[in-house]
Amino acid sequence: MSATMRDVARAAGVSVKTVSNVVNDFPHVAATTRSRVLEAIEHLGYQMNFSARNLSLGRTGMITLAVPELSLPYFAALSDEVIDAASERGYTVLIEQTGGQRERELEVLVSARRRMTDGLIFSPLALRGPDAPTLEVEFPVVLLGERSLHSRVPHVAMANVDAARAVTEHLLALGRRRIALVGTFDPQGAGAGSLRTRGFLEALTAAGLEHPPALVGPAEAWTRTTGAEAMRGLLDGGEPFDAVFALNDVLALGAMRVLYERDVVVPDAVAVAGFDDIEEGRFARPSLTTVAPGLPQIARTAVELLVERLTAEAGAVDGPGLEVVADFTMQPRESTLGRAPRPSP
Amino acid sequence: MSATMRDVARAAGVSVKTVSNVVNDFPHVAATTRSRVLEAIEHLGYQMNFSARNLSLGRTGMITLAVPELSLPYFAALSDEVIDAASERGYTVLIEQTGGQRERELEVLVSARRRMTDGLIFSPLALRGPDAPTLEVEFPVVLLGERSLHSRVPHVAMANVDAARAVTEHLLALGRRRIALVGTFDPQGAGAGSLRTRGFLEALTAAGLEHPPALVGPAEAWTRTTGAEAMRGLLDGGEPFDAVFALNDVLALGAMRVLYERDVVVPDAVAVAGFDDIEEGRFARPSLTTVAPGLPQIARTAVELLVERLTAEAGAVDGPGLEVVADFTMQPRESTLGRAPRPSP
DNA sequence: TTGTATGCGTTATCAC
DNA sequence: GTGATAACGCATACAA
Repeated sequence: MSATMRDVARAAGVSVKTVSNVVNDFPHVAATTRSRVLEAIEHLGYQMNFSARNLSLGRTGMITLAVPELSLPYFAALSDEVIDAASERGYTVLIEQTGGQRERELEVLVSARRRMTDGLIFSPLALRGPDAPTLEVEFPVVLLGERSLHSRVPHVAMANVDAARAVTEHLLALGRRRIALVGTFDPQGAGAGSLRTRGFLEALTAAGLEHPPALVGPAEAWTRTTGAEAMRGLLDGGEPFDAVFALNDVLALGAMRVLYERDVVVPDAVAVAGFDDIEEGRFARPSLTTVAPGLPQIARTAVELLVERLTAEAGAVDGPGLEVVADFTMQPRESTLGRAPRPSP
Repeated sequence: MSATMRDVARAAGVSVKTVSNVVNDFPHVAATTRSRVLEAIEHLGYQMNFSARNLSLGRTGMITLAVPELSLPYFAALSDEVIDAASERGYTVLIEQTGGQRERELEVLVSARRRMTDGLIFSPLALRGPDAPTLEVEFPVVLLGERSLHSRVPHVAMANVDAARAVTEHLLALGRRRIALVGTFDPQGAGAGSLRTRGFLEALTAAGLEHPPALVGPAEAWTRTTGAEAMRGLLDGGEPFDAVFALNDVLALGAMRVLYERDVVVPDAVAVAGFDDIEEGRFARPSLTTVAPGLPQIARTAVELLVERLTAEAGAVDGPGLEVVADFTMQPRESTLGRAPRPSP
């Protein structure tokens, strides 16, 4: 089929080793030899066989990124950043979608597909504490998420609690006192939702407020659609509220849509805040107050940590449960502040 | 390191070939032998080495999907669908981002990374007619886009012209007569933008209308930000218009945001329509009228065509420039129809 | 600086 | 049904 190194070697009148040296930019190759080889490569249209190289090297130069779903803007943006960061370091990214289902998340760790890559950046959604041992695999893994899940796997976390508290404090500072929560209410859990809920409750408590159970709009999956459903439930429930904290931006956008449909003015009647700072929120009407969890930092750090482990001497000991927490930034916008005053005509 | 087939063979007291047979579910293996091998596999925690298998098989079971950018909702949704469709057929997808830059699009065709996969699904943005020969590569390619670009490469296209005409007719049917275009105005070109522009102009011509050059809001890249800029330009230009056709949804959403900021009511003063039917548009305020290009069909067809070529007998002749055009569906919503009447309280 | 020989782990061929 | 053995194409000691 396609030309091999041997063909090139033959054509250039050198050995395979020399061709290999040229292809891999080894320093000690005579200029004339090099050019002769390059010429043969050009002439034959030689392309390296990566399967052979990978087999010989014992590595593939690929890493897996496992996310719930690419259609969710946050994970699309995450993938974008991870791909670029990995590319800069010479790695190629293979994306696996889990749908946020526990079964498929567990599957990622043992799947045939996973074995085609050198390591894994994993953003689990449904995995719980008891699943932690499953993460103790023999290939390098970097987790995106909370320490609680995994004892010894390095991970890059958001400041979920602090950021959620900041958002809630922002709502409180605006005088809102009855803040509904949109998303799963589970302050005891280990996932991002639970942590954000804890930050939310902490802020309320610090302000001397209680959170009425009726002010929860539950949403199993975090999508615009479930956010909308949750908001319908809240409005139909009759328990009054003057603000909404949605556990992420798409939930918030779904909720805002329903508020619009029900003629509830944002932020006058109800202020809305989300979490993630997806670009969509900046263009929403009203633009969405949210908190930026430091996505670029998260993506780059995750890639760095993984590559570090991939290139580490085989004997290198795993650092004990390294944790990196990204910096967050509040992004107050119209959905809580109201519309900027227009210059009068 | 990890156990190999030979280790398993030794442990089970059989030959490597037998292990291979078991692993690959070959029919002619004695039940007792099979279970013995499986036990050894379990015991040793054997995992197949894919680089070795790929080398031996001469294929990798991976395909490349090259898109401009995952952060753009349309391409995120496309990737989502392609990954799932490929997965169903036993293929893994490796995503390449081109940024819509010609350089990087050309690079995709020859990059080292590409050589790790068996084929390519390519959604080019900047490639032009003269680049067509570059697409004549020796590995299977399926293009997402227009025939014009490529003479002989199979491709899956949208009904860009027809769909754009339908959207424009929708605006005309609502009585709009001065329709601004947001996006690149280039009716002569070969890309999706040009085709949509042609459909747009066709509808206008059929209605006996001309399109004033001033009613173009140019946007090189198709993003919310450039859509917003384009709309600012249109409004500042002073040429009055009562509708906007944006060449895609994110452009439309960016434009709608600026209309809001400038107190131009949609659709009362200006109706807005887009193209792509991204989910975001359904939740926008007002919800965005658009046209659905048949994304699932496009993704599945592309994967099917590629897999077909990958599995075809080596001798099989390439069908001459096969073209599949997906079905489109108008999605009229609030941004042109106005808000559905609310039941009075 | 360059060549030779061997191994990487799997599949395929063909006997048995 | 199962086993020995030769590819697959490249990298890499080690030798020259």
